Amino acid sequence: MEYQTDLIILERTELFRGVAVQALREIHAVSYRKRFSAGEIIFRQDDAAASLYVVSVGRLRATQTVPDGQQIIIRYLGPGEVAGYTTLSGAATHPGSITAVDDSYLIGWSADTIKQIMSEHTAIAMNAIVLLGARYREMQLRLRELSTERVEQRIAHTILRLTAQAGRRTVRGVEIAFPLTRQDLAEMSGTTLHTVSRTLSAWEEEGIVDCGRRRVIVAEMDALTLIAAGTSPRLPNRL
Amino acid sequence: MEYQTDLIILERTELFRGVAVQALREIHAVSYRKRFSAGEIIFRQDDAAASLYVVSVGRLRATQTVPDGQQIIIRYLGPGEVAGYTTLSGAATHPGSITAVDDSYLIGWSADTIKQIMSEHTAIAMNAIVLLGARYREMQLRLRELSTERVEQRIAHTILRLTAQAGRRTVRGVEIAFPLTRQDLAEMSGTTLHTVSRTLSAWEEEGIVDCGRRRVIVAEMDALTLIAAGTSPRLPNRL
DNA sequence: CGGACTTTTGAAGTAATTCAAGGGGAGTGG
DNA sequence: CCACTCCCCTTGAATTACTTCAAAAGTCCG
Repeated sequence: MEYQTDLIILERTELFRGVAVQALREIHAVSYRKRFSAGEIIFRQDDAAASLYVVSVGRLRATQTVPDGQQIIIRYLGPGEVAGYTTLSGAATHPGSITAVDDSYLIGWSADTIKQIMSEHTAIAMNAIVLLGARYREMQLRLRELSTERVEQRIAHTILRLTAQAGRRTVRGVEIAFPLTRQDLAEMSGTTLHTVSRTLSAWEEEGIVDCGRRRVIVAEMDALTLIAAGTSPRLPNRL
Repeated sequence: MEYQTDLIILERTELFRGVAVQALREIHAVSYRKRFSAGEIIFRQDDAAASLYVVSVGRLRATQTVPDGQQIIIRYLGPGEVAGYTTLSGAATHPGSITAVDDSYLIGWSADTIKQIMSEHTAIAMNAIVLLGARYREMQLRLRELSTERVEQRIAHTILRLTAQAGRRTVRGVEIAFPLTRQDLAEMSGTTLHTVSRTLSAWEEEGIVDCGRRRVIVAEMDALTLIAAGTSPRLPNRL
């Protein structure tokens, strides 16, 4: 029944949502499947944009690297999300790299195929517009956060976003469902791993979070939301 | 001949590029024209996204404001660019405000009309995808700059981007073709007007720029490019 | 020529980085 | 099962790039 489940998965992705089953069958027929183990690279920054994937199972990380070795995390991608939007929007090369952070199972199309599909199915083009609009807005938000907020707030926002995107209820609180180092959080919040570590330690002290090696559990969502909003009473130099 | 020129203008916009003349005529027929004087507000943050404009003449500024009054500039929009992409991509409200910084002449459509147009003309939907992709990439770039670069570099990048977008050759160098305060540059670079002022003064000292009230002229593009790249020898505490 | 914006510049303050060093945890291989 | 090693994380202390505070000087416009 792999065929059936693939169709169901496609129907639930942000790109193929609402597309007629008949069309999905055609689209599925010209797709290919690919597995990546945790740590494997899907696209490398500046490579030609020759294909597009949707995540079926797993988790990917989109990053950008600067010549001097610094890196920022653009976003994480979970099931149903599109990896390689550049292939849709025409730019010749990938603006960043995409790596698997968990073992992942992707469904892919070549650049030509996906363009062909889009021009034949208006609904898919519309979905692409919605999807790109949402990402653009997400970036505007992050840019604003980075410009106007202090680190503690930014880290709080980053973690809240991650719980919204990949949160898993547990007895101790909401856990971010994939491995995540302090360095990763730093690269998402625009700070250093040291500052992230100090901040998490302070929060742990207050019982707001409960973290371990490559793991973050938010115990007190409300408290974290307050910190993110900047309304939390800031202890002078709490770090 | 206003009708003819409007068609030519539409044909040159990022959204209607490459669309058949017949279709452009229809699109033009359902559009409306609107003038805004410098300082007037086109969209207000959180207003319902009920229309979309393309800039025919003039210059707009897209901003986001935070409750405490701080503001950041998302981008400037010049002739041919789309204001109100949100209306395309389905979100209910505008994520930021758009203001005219010069007297401007816009061509507009209602949300329903533009969606109708898009679904009838695949080429336009494709243009929208290209346009949103480009903006998304621009935002990724700025996010990276803001995370990894120091202020001087960021200000340099901001000014370079502005000259690329709205630069005008003059005898003294490349001038940014619209009024721009130190505060504006600060809101684009993620810093304060004080730091921008100090930085510009230092550059003026070195003959790299030539600025005045609400005006910036880049005399030495190469020098500025070097600073932006971070390869320029940083005088310790040049500010 | 008054008044509202801009811009400049000095001095003080500070949030966060950088530097430095050590302490776990988890897997591996003997 | 223990030792070894590679990461990852933590925490103190020093430093600094930038902001904040403060005040004054231009500059444009009616």
